[in-house]
Formats: sequence, C-alpha cells, structure tokens
Amino acid sequence: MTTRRAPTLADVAAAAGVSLATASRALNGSDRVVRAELADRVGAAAQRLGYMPNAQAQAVVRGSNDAIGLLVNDIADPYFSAIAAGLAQAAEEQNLLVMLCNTGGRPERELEFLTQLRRQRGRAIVLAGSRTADRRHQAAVSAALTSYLQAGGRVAAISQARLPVDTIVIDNRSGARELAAELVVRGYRSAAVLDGPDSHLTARDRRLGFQEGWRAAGLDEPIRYRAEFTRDGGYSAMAALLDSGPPPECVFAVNDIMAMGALTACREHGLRVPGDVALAGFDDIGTLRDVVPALTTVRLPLEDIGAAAVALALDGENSATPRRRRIRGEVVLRESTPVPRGLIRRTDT
Amino acid sequence: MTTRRAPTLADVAAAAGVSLATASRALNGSDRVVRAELADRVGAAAQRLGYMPNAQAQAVVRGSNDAIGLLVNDIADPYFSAIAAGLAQAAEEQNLLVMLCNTGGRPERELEFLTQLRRQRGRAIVLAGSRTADRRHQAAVSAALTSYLQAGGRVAAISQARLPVDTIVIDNRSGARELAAELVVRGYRSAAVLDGPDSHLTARDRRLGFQEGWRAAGLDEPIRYRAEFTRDGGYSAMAALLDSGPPPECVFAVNDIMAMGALTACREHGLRVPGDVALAGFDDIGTLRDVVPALTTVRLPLEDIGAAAVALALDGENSATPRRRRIRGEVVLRESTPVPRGLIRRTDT
DNA sequence: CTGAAAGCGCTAACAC
DNA sequence: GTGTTAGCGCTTTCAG
Repeated sequence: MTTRRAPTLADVAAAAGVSLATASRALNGSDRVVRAELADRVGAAAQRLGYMPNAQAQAVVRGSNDAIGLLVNDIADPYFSAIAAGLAQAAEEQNLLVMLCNTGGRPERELEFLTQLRRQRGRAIVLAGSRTADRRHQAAVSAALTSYLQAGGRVAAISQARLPVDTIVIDNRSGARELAAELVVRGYRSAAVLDGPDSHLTARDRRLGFQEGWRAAGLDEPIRYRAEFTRDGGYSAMAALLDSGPPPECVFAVNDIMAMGALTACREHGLRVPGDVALAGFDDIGTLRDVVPALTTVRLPLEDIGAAAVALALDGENSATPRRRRIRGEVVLRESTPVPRGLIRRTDT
Repeated sequence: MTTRRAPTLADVAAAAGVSLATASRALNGSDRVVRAELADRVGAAAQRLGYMPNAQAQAVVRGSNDAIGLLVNDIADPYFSAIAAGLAQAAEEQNLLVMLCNTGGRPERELEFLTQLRRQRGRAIVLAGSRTADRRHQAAVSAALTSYLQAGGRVAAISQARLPVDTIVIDNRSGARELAAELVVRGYRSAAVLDGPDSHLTARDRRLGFQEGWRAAGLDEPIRYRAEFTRDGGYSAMAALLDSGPPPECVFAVNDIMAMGALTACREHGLRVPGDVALAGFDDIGTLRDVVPALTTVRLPLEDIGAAAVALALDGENSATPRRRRIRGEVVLRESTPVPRGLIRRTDT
C-alpha cells in the first residue's frame, strides 16, 4: 500500500494552476469571492488529489481549534455518558469536535487532562467530573482554571458551584429535599440514607437535602450509612443497615446505581421492596427504567445539562464573576415507594 | 479579567535569554541535550509566564496530532460507553487524546465525522458504530477509509469484518449459537428471537447464530420478531409475540436492552419470567446486573474490546490485507433461563 | 552544547 | 478578483 504524503493546499493550487491564496479562498469560504470557473477548477483538483485541509495548520493560524474538551469521571457511568451525549449533540451543532477525557476520578489525571486540553487550544472546556471536596485538589484545579480563563480560555462546569467558572448547578439538595417531602406526604415516617464518601460533594448535597426535608416534617433525623458512590457501595451500605437491626420504613440511596445495589442487598436479606422497606434513588438512569419495582427517584435532564454546558461555555464573555445556571431535578414517584401498608395518612388535593 | 494573548515559546526564550531552539529543546525532550543551567532557566521562565505549548503548532510541524478518533453510534448506550471507557484508558496510556464522534446512527454524519477526524491528522481512527447493511452507505464508508489508509491513516473497526480495515471482530454469531446450545442443554425446546432491523448487522449475526444453534439440535426454527434494536423495540416485539398466541418456552432478545423491554412486556401481559417464559439477552450490560430475574446473556468484554481496537490501530504497519482479531463472548446462564418446569431432560457432566 | 534559519500547511493583509 | 508575501508557533537541520 503506497503511503504517499497527504496533499497540501499548495499541491491543489499547483494542480489547479492558481495561487495558494486563491485555492485557500475557494476551498474555505472567505469574505473574498473567487470567480466561479477558478473555484471549480480548485474544487476539482482538490477532489482529484483527495485533499483534506490540515485542521492543525488552520488552527495555528486562526489561533483556535474547532473543538471542545470534556472531562468526565467515568464515561461508562450512565450519568456521565448521558451528559456526554447531550454535549456531543450540542457540539455537533456548533461544528465542534469533542475531546473526551476520562479521569476515573484520579485528581492528578484531572489536572493533567486540563493542561492537555489547554494545549489543544480548543474553544472551551467542560468539566463534568470534578466533584470532590478535597481542598488541596480543588485549589489546584481552581488555580489551573483561573489561569486558563485569564489566558482567554472558556470553561463551564457541571454540578457544584465550587469552581471559579461558569457553572450549570444541579440542584441536588433541593431535589433530595423535595423527594423527602413527597415521601413524607406518602406517609413515610422513618428513613435512612445510603450516602457516598464524605469527600463526594454530590452525595453530600443529596444527603443534606434529604435530611432537611425529613427534619422539616418534624421527623427523626434519617440514619446515615456511608459507602462508595457506586453499585457496590449501595449494596454494602444497605447490607450494613440491614445487619444493624430492623430497617426504617424507607431508604434513600444518593444515586440510582447505589439503589440498585441496595435492592439486591435487600433481596439477599429476604426483605421485599417495597413490601418490607421502600427505596428511592436519584438521577433516573434510563437503562434502569424496566427494573421492578420501578424506582422512585429524582429525574435529572442529563442530556440537556450537557447541551446547556456547551452553551454556557461558548456564549458569554468572560466575566469577572462566574455565571451560574441552576437546573432542578424532578421527583418521580414510582412503585418502590408506595403508600405504606395500604394506609393513607394524609392526602393532597 | 485581562485576556492577554497566550505566551509563546519565543516569549519564554526571550525571558530566559536563550534562543528559540534551546527553549524548544529544554521544554520538550529532544535528542539534543541542554545544559542543566539553561534548562532550568527556561523551565523557570515557562513556569513564570504560564507557558503552554501549542499542540496545534507542534502537530503541524510533526505531521501528526497526538489524538485518536472514536466514532460511536450513541455514547449514551452502555454498549458504546463501555467500549469508549476501555478505549480512553488505552489512549491515555499512549498519551493520546480521544476525539469523540457521536453519529446517532446517521450515515451522512458518519462520513462527515470521518473527514473531520481526517483533517485533525490524529494517529488513528476507531470505528465502533458502523453496523448497517446498507450497501450504498457501506461503499461510501469503505471508499473514505481506503483513501484515508492510502494517505497513511490508521484505522480499526469494531464488530463486523465488513470494512477494508483492521477490525476487532466480535463473534456475535458463535456467541448466540453457543447460547442456543446451552439453552437446549438446559431443556428448552421451542424458542423465538426478538431481532433488530434487517439492516442491522449485529442483530442479524446474533439471530443467525441463535437459529443455527437451535437447528443444530434438530429443533424447530425459532420464530422471529423484528423491531428496533432498542429497549422499545424489545418491548414491542415481545408484545407482538405475546399477542399472537401462546409463547414459546424461551425468548432470545438480540441485546440486553431489548431483553429489558421484553421483560416489561411480559409483565404487562401477566406472564412471569422465567415461570411462564424464559428470556435471554446479549452483551451483559453491567448496569443491569441487579435486575430480577438475573438475565442470561452472552458477556462481551467491552472495555477490552475498546482497548484492543487502540492497539490494533496503532501497532501494525498498513498491510494490504486487513487484519482481523476475533473476540468471543461468553455465555452466562442465569435465573432468567432456569431448567424449565423442574424437569431435567439431560444433564451435562 | 547553542543559535540562526529554514520550513510545516495554512490564512490574511497588502498589492496589483 | 487574484497573486505575493508575511506571518502563526513550533521543530529541526545545519553551522558554529
């Protein structure tokens, strides 16, 4: 297989018998207009040679690459892949390529990817992964972002408003609070929360919100079980809960995946959900919509969030004070949290 | 916020009082060695100015960008996001950025993304999305790829060996065949398959394999229900099946997501799985591992596949005849296909 | 070991 | 309209 060097604009220009400038103008729209005949000749030559503009070269001279960077914790996690899908869609509409960075939650990698994306001179960076409460790391990320912003970079973050950049703030706290309120309305009086690690901001906000909602009803503080923010975390937290005595009326796992693990733990302990204990999650992961019992949760418009992040990063001018765009979840009551024991303690209109 | 222009190598060189060349050599390893003192000075200057090498400029002069392109049908689909995760991991090990293209199954977009990736002059392109049987489109993609290869491009495809490029061939057919065989061993004697659209190669291979396995046992050809390759497709195909009379002993959905839809359809029709009808899927999507009944399926090492694609694309020289690396699935028998009705028709050792 | 200078492929003034 | 010619930011000969 002959591996000949890719044809350049100069080759095309020569083949078409025009100048470099004309070829450039013909192939990529410029304000200057090229006579139709020449344009055709250039187009034909380009076609014939299989010419492909070198995006890198264009980026160098234009000063920016038509790409947008995306940083996620784990692209295999349905939460992030849904965000990525929405972001990809929006990027495509702007004719931007997506540069995907999978941090796997490793703080050092996060920083490294950030500089890698910076070197790429893309049009913006969207951070969908940074949700740790670790101070050192957060300071480092903040510093990196600030320096990037000062150099004219554009950034948007998704989730917490912890970073000094424009942010799509997901209102985890109020979502969980409303969920708790709804559960109280349904008649639940005791609860536990399956929480993530202390350093996990999203988990924390959801737990806090749920506790608030519960307390607001004058009920006892939900017991808290800490574990990983994963399926296995949900499983072990629920197992711990069940081992420690009779379960509360309902259990809130801070995300759907944990709730799935919890579900299995219940089953293995011989408890029926919702018969013996009700269960709720957070996120409303689409892949899970067929599980039985259908999981009560807080739906997040993940794809919209991804798209909104692109818009936020791209549109505004760099203002001194970061903008915040708040997105709320919607409580979705389903079978996993029915009105308990056939008893209606209270009815809303 | 002051938006000053990003510092260049020249700025650093000047600040350090050395030549451009020396600064370049000091900052990026070259074979040439720079005296420690100068190197330090350059490093310090770079640090102080917040210098970031311009990856585009480097790419122009080096002739290639440290990135790898990934084309998927739908990143929100757990099948593809698992592949993407594996690929991202492998890319990271090679210090390559991932450029993600979400085709959404739109053939035109596939072609457009391909040229967009080509312009980026990345090190390779991995195609994980192209699985249509449409001749015109396939010819177009083949042509584009061939031209890319001739220009020195590197490509690897995942799934079918339909394209003239190195590919990770997923042995859908034999996986489904083995699944069928195992089900026969368990004692099943009649089956249906919930198939995807005719144009969907993966669906076709799986259906074909299953039918082969079934026929090999001398049993009646499984009835076939065609629908979309999605959860809703599985739902409607199963609904159609159930509406058309008593169900067979077991049903094979050509992927796990369809199986989930089918599960719900059964439930809504008052049929228990596996009590009234057994059910199997394909892929072994991790997010689904807690569903009840646990789904019998064929496990695909999706992350490994993503990583293998990177290796395949990167390592080999462009050979005239595309290489094929075959990856097989592993049948995983679970609760959704128990030995039927307590009856053991046959036992393996 | 260091620096001057010639590109890499392309765009954008600036002339004609 | 079209062509000439500077660059863009960087790497890499090629001389010292």
